[in-house]
This record gives sequence, C-alpha cells and structure tokens, in this order.
Amino acid sequence: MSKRNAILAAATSLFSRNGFRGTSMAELSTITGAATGTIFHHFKNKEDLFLRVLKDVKDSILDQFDRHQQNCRNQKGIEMVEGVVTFYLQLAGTMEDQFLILHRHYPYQMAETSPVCRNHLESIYTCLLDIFEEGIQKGLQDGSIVVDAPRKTAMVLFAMVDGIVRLNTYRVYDAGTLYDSLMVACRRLLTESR
Amino acid sequence: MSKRNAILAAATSLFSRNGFRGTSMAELSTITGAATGTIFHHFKNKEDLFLRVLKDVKDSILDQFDRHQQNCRNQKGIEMVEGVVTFYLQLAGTMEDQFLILHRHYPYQMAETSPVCRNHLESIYTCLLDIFEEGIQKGLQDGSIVVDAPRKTAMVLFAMVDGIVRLNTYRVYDAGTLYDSLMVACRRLLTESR
DNA sequence: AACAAAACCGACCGAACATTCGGTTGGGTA
DNA sequence: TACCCAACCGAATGTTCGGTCGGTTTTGTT
Repeated sequence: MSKRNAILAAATSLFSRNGFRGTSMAELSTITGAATGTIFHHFKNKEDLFLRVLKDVKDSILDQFDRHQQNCRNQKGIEMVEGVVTFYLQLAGTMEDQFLILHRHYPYQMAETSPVCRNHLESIYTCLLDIFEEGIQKGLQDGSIVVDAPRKTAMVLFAMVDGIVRLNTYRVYDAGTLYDSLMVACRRLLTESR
Repeated sequence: MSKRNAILAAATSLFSRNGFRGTSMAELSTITGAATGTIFHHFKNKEDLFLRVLKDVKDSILDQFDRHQQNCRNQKGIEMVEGVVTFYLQLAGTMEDQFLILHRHYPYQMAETSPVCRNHLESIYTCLLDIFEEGIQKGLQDGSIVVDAPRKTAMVLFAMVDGIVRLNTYRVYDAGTLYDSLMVACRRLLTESR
C-alpha cells in the first residue's frame, strides 16, 4: 500500500474514533510510519485530509448501496424497504468507521463553511433517502405499503434506523437485541393490515 | 449572577456548540470576564468543569420531565406517549444547548473511563425510557396501545424521536416539517386499529 | 477593627499542536 | 549519463493549549 493510502486509511480510523480535533498529525505520522512532511506533501492541510477521507466515505457508501439495489429489482415494495433496513444495519457494522464519522458533529459544522463538505454529506443523505422512498413508492403501487407522504415517511424511517445504530454505538444501553423490534416497527409503520 | 454560574452557563453553550476539545479555557475566560485563574479556582480542571455542566444538564432535563409527568396522571396511555413525544420535541428547542451536548460524542467517550459521567448519562436515558415505557404499559392496560415488547418498543420509539431531533440540528435537510409525520408514525407504531 | 476564608486576578509555564522548509532518494525519461 | 520530479524525511517554528502560582480584593464573622 502506498504511503498516501496508508495515511488515508489511518486517518479514517482516527477521525472516526477521536474526531477531527482529537486527531493529531503527529499521531497519524507515528501510526503510518510516514513523516509529518510526507502527510503535508500529499494533503494541503488537516482540513483537506479530512475532506478526502469524507469523499472516500461517500464513495464507498454510495457504491455499497448501488450494488445492493441491483439485487432488488423484482421484490415487492415492503420487501425492498426491509431489505434496505437490514442492509443498513449490516453496513453500520462492517463499515463502522465510515458510519461513525457521519455520526460526529465536525462534518456538519464544517459543511456550514465548506461547500465541498456539504456536497458530500448531501450526496450521502440524498442517496439513502431516495432508496427508502423508492421502496415506499413501489410498495404504494403494488399495495404492500400504505402511507400518506412517501418522502416524509422515508425521513422518519431513516431517522428511526439511524437512531438505533447510534444507540448501539454509544453503548449507554445494550441496543444489540433491538433489531427484531426495529423490523417489527418498520412493518407497522408502513403496512395497513396486520 | 456569580462568576461561578456565569462560567457554568458559558461552558454549557461553548461545549454544546464547539465540543470539549473545541472549547478553550481562554475563550471561556474572555466570554465570562473571569480570569483563567478564577475558572480553575472553581473547577479542578477542564474535565471537572465538563462533568458539572453535564450534571446540570441531567438535573434540568430530569426536572422538566418530572414536572411534565405530573400533568398526565389521568390520560390514556397513547395520549401520554404522544404528549411525551411532543414535549420532547419542544424541549429540544427550548433547551437546545443541553440536548446538543447529549448528541455529541465526547460524553460517551468520557463515560468509558469516568463512572460519574456514565452515571449522569444512564440517569438521563433511564428516565426518558422509563417515561416512554410507562405510557406504553398504561396503554396496554387501557387498550389504547397494542405492542409485543414494551421496553424494546420504548427504545425504538425513543431512537425515532431523537433521530428526528438530530436530523433537525444537523440541517442537511429541512426536517422542521417532519413533526406531523413523526406523530403519525408514533400512532401507527403503537396502535392496533386505524 | 481585626482577621480568616473565599473569590478573584493575570503573568507565566511546559507540552502539544499544525505547518514549514531545506534537503535526500529513486524511478522514469531524454 | 544527466536530469527531473514526485515521494519522502525530520528538525525547526510559532502558536495555542490546559494548568499553576503568588498575590490582591471581597466578604462574612467575631
């Protein structure tokens, strides 16, 4: 692995675990074995490094969901939504670092002044919400889902799923056994009959 | 207002807006007009100051919900839950700083090494979940609510409501018009008939 | 008035920080 | 071979940070 990629990988891990300010270039230098000068050779400054990390986060998340969507062409709407929720929970485990970065405050603070940052974040959320809404729309057509406002329902659904993921990472409570209840909640939220 | 209270108030605001590491004692000194020596006279160190702030956050949130619960004695279960959700959304606006601190990563990181911090956080979440569960239990008895697992449902419900609050503070999307959809979702999640 | 304790002050300290800079290396090209 | 440039290095820099300390002022008690 090139030094540049090693720096990116280590930075992703450090930013997600310790946040932007909690991550020092010296620590990054020690972990990767790259001199501090090398880091600043590849990335203009700390903020630029963070933006590259965020870009990679965006690319990998979008890529994962694009692939997942390929395999759901001929499912019913409700099944698509449930599949996405399951996949989301699964991804939050396998791509823990990437999701943790999105659950931190710094990117959203940075988005207020950096259009690049804001674009990355918007791309991610738009993609996720579109997928949820797509499933709901399909369910409305095939009758497997009955709701009033598809987009708003998608947002509430997303807030619920992501809220569970957060509860899990904060570990104040053991939310690990909550996935079943979450799926039940999704179905009740979206379907008419019981 | 005493210098000590001024420091606590300003610290609450700064910690919530800029996080623990993003808040400097020098800035706190400038804002409050207290010398740095004065801050360290009242609080052992930065971490101690943060714990006092968190304690106040806990006390005020618990106090608010205790008061709210007084006025819901003879409601139906579903009405109690809906009332709590509305009150939660309302509080997240009026006590923005306090809720923002709870939505940051630092307290949960600190909780891993500081039992005091962990206790504060657990008190808050236990209180909130208990209130949700209480409403659900009551609803199960009076027939206004039909669910399988009350505690787990309370957690999912909380994750959903808190997720909406987060969506709102991050401002990637305008979630301000989502409250109606959230209430609809709550009702569908908890009730049997439509 | 006398006195002790608490509140308050701000110059000062060493450590940690992001960033810079002058210099070395090694693979590719003319 | 001579040259170039991107990759790489690490000591040095100036700044900012949390925290200390010796001292002064305010407050409350006798």
